[in-house]
Amino acid sequence: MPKVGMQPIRRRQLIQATLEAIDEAGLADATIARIAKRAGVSTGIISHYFAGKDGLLEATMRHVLSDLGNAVLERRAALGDAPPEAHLHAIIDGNFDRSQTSRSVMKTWLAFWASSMHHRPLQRLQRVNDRRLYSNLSCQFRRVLPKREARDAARGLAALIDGLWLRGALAQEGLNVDRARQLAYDYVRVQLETAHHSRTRANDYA
Amino acid sequence: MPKVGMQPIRRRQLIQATLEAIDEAGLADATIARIAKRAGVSTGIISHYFAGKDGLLEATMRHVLSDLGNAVLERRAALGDAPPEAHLHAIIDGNFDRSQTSRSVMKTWLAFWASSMHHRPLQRLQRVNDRRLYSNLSCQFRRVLPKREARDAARGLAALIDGLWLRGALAQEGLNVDRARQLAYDYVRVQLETAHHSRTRANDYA
DNA sequence: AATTTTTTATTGAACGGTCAATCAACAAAA
DNA sequence: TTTTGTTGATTGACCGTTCAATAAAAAATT
Repeated sequence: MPKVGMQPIRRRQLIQATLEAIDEAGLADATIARIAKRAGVSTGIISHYFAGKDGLLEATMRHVLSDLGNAVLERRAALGDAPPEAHLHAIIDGNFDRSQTSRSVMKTWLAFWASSMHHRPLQRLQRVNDRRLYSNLSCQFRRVLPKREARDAARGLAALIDGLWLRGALAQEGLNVDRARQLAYDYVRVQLETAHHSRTRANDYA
Repeated sequence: MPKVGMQPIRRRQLIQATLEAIDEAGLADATIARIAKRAGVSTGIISHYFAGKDGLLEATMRHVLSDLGNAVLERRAALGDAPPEAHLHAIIDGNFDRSQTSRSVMKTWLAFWASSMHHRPLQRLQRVNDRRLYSNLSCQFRRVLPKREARDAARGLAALIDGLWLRGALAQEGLNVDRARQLAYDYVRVQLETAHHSRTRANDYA
């Protein structure tokens, strides 16, 4: 069985097994024995490819984070300089992409959030992600709103997205993706309408 | 030192020490040794008053949850049959009460959220709380909005509150309570304005 | 082509450490 | 004397890591 070039294969297997183990038993009981068993390998392999359990957990978070980044980027790539609304919808859709709304990934995110409070490497990853979402949203709102309003709109939408996501993860019935996206769209629409009213009113005064 | 009637005193001490321990080291490293040390008692006391660590954690969550319930109830008690907007503001204010926005409590909430995914007793508590928030919001919106719109407004506001809260817990700079409340107020205003527009438009058609 | 050697992949038992729970013993108040 | 409160060493279970041993493929050598 042993061949050359196993590293990328085993890494993928183990990350996938980690997601499944966290889904099954939670981060606290996602022992390396459980993860290794799920991946069909021995416990030693984990230290061999990830230099310990922490390395595997960090790699798992990086993987999920990378999927999220790609989900957003793919949707925005085709848009070019489309209106802000289109970009905002793309960001929303990316955040509710299939890769981010499976049971195992949502549970893993939640576990990592809690864990990142006391684990520096995870904290760094999580904050980069948070800022990226806020920054992307803020940028788009800025194209039609004054600085202050754009920042508040971005803060609100970021919180709404994370909140919908959180409640979806916790809810018995899971996350209703279509409904969540619609609520986020509505928030965007209202914020942009506000911008339009301001401009209309400004014109009235002119 | 040993006297009679120590139970309520020790229970309060230990719950407080648990919050501090979770703030300090996270739920994973909030060992009974650490908690006991913080409370200035021996480890045996925990099993004596809470029948084990799980009992203490559940009691801690109940305590935080009870504080939240009281924070909301106190604010709403004085309102009577005030307009929906006042009640909605009271619910928002209660959720951002001082008892819920300290570092230790926010960290504890986050840890319990993650933990409740795999721990039935905590799951039950968390779901009761989630439903109560949604139900309270839905009820108030229903006074001025049709069923469907009221439910969506409640879902959106609940998510926004939890999201603001979550991002506040994760952010380096902590939660800006005033700003969070303002964003939630804005959401309420928009939802209620929508209702007003509908009625206005309906009158126009009449 | 047949062989030895080296490299890469993998195993799983053994080890050191940590944790929650237990309980015999003790102390002070009732 | 009985009850209530408290201690902390002990125990048993479990976890992550390590590492000597093994096996197969690749490379080097004959």
